[in-house]
Amino acid sequence: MLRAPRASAPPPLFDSPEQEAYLQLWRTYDRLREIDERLFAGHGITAQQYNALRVLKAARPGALSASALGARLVSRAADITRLLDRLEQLGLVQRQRNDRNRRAVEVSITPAGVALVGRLAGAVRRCGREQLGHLDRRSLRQLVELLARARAPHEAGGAAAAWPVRTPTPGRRQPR
Amino acid sequence: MLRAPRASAPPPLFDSPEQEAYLQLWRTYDRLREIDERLFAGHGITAQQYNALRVLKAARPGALSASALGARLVSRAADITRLLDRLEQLGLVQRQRNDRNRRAVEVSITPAGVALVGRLAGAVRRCGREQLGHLDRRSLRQLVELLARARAPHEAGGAAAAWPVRTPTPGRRQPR
DNA sequence: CAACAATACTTGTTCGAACGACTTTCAGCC
DNA sequence: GGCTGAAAGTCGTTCGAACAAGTATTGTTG
Repeated sequence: MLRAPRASAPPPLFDSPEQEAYLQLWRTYDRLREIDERLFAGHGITAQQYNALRVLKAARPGALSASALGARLVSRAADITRLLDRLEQLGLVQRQRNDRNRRAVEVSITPAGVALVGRLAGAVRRCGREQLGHLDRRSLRQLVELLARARAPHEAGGAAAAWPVRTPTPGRRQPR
Repeated sequence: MLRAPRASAPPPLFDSPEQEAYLQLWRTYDRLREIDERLFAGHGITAQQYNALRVLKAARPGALSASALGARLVSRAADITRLLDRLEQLGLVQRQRNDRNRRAVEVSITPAGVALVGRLAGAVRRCGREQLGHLDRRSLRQLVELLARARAPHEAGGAAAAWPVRTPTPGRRQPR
């Protein structure tokens, strides 16, 4: 028992280091999520919906097809249709069939949507500080880097095309 | 522009370092979750349900009150009642009213539940390796440590009584 | 160019999460 | 010892997530 680092090691609570890390990740996400879901709930939307609005706002004045939007969301959203249904009913986004490809639906944020995101901006920033403001920049960067490495093999298309997907600069690519 | 670390910094995708860290956390959780939810779905349960079974198995041969179980789950579960309903219907746990406190319900895992957890043990370990096996031990520990610091202020009762709650060793405390 | 396959959504349905209202039971207090 | 308030679960209901099946449109190919 060399140098006995601590008085009696605790019994193993986790089956493996990998499982421990995953459960800690889950737990941490759960605790932090509670904070910002509370914020958004106060404004009648969910974190995922806010996220969609954020992406659409960044795409302004362009629009995104539903599937392109889905690919840019933080959390994989099967069922973007319904997510858009709700945002549309709230008047925050609008849908329009693409005339060159009538299967596709072009989604864009409405002025009301932009206004909502704007109204929330301050609260969102405060929320972030409440969630993680106690960590210094270096720790934050370290955390981000470790997280990116953790999920790299699980991003579609391998580590290269890792999320976040960068908006393909609508207009720079030749329009086919 | 001192030493220009990289060719042209990308435009700011996040509002703040805190938000970036949180979104990366969310994303990483989402990617990893998909893997183990797939595993559990193949056996007719959810990750949260498996978690409850794991906790109950660790409490054997004792039982836990529903709320005590809830406090030990990774993800805060409002509505443990229904979670237990489902596990009970599957024959994996059993409920019994506590006679000394007839408000409380004592929950324990059944042999079938123990058997299921046992049957899943290998797959769960493999799952963990698939999720995070590409990280070396040092990175894993670093990640765990950062995550713990990240959520410490958000654990009920402050950083001291941080999750994971240790089973209070049923029997050591004097029985009131 | 007709047939078949792939794309891009939409719809149906089932399930779990979340929030609140509602019992039952206990604990403390005049 | 009845009252009040808290504790511990249960139940109702609404909402979003997940999966599967269906529809419309387009691309492809013999």
